[in-house]
Amino acid sequence: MKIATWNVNSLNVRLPQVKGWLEQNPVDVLCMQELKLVDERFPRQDFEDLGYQGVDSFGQPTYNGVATISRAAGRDVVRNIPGFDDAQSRVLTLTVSSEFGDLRIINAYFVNGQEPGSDKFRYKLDWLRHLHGFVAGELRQHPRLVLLGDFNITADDRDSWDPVGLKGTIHHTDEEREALRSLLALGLFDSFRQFEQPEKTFSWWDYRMLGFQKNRGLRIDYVLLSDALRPMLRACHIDRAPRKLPKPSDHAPVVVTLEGAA
DNA sequence: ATGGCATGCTGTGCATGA
Repeated sequence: MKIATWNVNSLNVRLPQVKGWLEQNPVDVLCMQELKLVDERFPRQDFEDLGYQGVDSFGQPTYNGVATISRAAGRDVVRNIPGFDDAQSRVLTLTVSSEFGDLRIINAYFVNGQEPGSDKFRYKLDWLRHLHGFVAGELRQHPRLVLLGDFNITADDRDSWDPVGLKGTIHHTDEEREALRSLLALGLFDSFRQFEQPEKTFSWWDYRMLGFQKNRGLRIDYVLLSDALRPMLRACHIDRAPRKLPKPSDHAPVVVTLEGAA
């Protein structure tokens, strides 16, 4: 079973690339972020035609928006974080069936935060606190859980092209990293780091300054798995190929492979 | 030191991203 996350930076613009990628990479579940699309305009039929009967989107105009597509319909869908009043569409949670039982999948577009000390940064930390509470509750009910998406946080210095120059700037602050550590402390682990990975492997590159060509990037897209899924994890990799296409998303997809008995 | 690029909107520059 393969599960992927990809910040597509406008599904309107990127739909042909997403479809092309799915044809080459027929994953079982694809979680997308930054749709920049309302649900009424979600291209459901395009995904159904590719064999995805489960199509759940949680969009809004212009900004944010997340969607999860899967082979069979998702169940017990939750939009955003219950009890946290939020005008922005950032979290979509649902259950899918798998060969090792039900999987709870939390697809999240974490707040960017813009700049430490700003209102947006305070919103980011507040949002992270509430996400922590939500994930804790979900884990109690669903031992097999996946938390994935665009985290907008570098977990540590290995995840940044310039950890010294960017120390303390957005995506690199102690507060953000502490919030990520506290999510992991709930009983999750970073699937990417379970395998030997080339140094300077990133999932996002700035459109400006030839960021991709110079590999000036960040690893900010993650697939976290609950401890119960550790025996099933076979691979995790970041697919840079779509970033090389004309008019790419600034993010690359992250793919995990799970196998094995229940 | 700065801006650099991309997207959406009812716009014709601005807000946002990371």
